[in-house]
Amino acid sequence: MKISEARQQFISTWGAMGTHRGINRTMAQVHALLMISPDPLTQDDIMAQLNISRGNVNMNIRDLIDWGLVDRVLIPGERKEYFTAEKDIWKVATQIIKERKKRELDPMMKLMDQLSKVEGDKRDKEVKTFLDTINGIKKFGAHADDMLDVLVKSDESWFLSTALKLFK
Amino acid sequence: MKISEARQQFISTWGAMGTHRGINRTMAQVHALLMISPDPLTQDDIMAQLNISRGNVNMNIRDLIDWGLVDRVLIPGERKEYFTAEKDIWKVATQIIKERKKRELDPMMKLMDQLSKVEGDKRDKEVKTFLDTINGIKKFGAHADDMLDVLVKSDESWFLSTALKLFK
DNA sequence: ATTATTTTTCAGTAATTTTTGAAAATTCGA
DNA sequence: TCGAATTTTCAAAAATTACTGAAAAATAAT
Repeated sequence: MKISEARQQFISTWGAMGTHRGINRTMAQVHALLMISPDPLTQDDIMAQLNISRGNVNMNIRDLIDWGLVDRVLIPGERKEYFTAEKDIWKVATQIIKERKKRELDPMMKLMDQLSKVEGDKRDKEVKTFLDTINGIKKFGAHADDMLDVLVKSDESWFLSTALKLFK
Repeated sequence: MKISEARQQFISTWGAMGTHRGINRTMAQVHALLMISPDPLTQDDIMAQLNISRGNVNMNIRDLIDWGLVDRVLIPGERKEYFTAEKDIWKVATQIIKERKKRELDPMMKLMDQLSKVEGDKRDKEVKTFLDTINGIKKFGAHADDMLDVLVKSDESWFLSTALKLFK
């Protein structure tokens, strides 16, 4: 397989994967393109390579920057802005996890705290089932938090990496 | 907060959360409703409680069954089918993880294996960057696999749960 | 201060995804 | 076997989400 074909395939698959995970196709593709680009790219480069409009590139780049996955790069003597993506996939993953935790897990847990204060008789099975579910989610959330920390740290830890395999 | 309001809130939030994770709103809502329902429900119950059409309920229930999150329940002497969801959130989480691994991670890793066979000179920086990214993802995939196994097993392991906190 | 370049915004349009509802198929009891 | 109850399908409609492109805003050189 030729490099140009392989790159195209990667971008397209990474984009499709994104849609399964609640990320829009173009954003994932821009990210993919930057991950496999040796040098920073301009908005025009991205427009050309992915065949999308200027506005589209601009909006998705901004979102990627908000997610902490892409950085602006200033090249001395150049008027245009350049963009680059973190290429260490571990850092990419941990960054995504941190953001998802902040944007999704934390607010969800806050809601669970509220909902667990629901009034009503626990002998009412509707109330009991509700509380059991809510409290289960709260416990899970706390544990997931621990797991995420481990994942974030585990690329630095050979020991943990090996230890994990023991539990397989 | 009253139980009816709390239930409504839970369903609605679980649905919104679903959309952030690539799951359609209604599917997540049906799942939420079943998780907090003490007894199995019929399609008509779900239609009524969520105010959605019969076809919609039917399709989403089928998807939930495919994901292994909802089961058909036969009630002796009853003509209609009843549905119920696993209420142990750990089992829900591990089931989702298993499915996502099967549907997303495994095919992705297979593709990476293919792409890592790209032809070209590694001294070409375009080729080098591409291969570095692909190989990074392969390594990550293997590690993630281990992590997922740990998560799947960790609810049975007090020891691990405690050990995880050490890495915080 | 003026002008050329580049970035950002956003209303309108396009594409995609989800939902409906009625018809077809299936199931089960009599 | 027939008919009522129930489930499933799917074409059309609705809703949502994403994209375009041109105008406005911002930036920086002269």
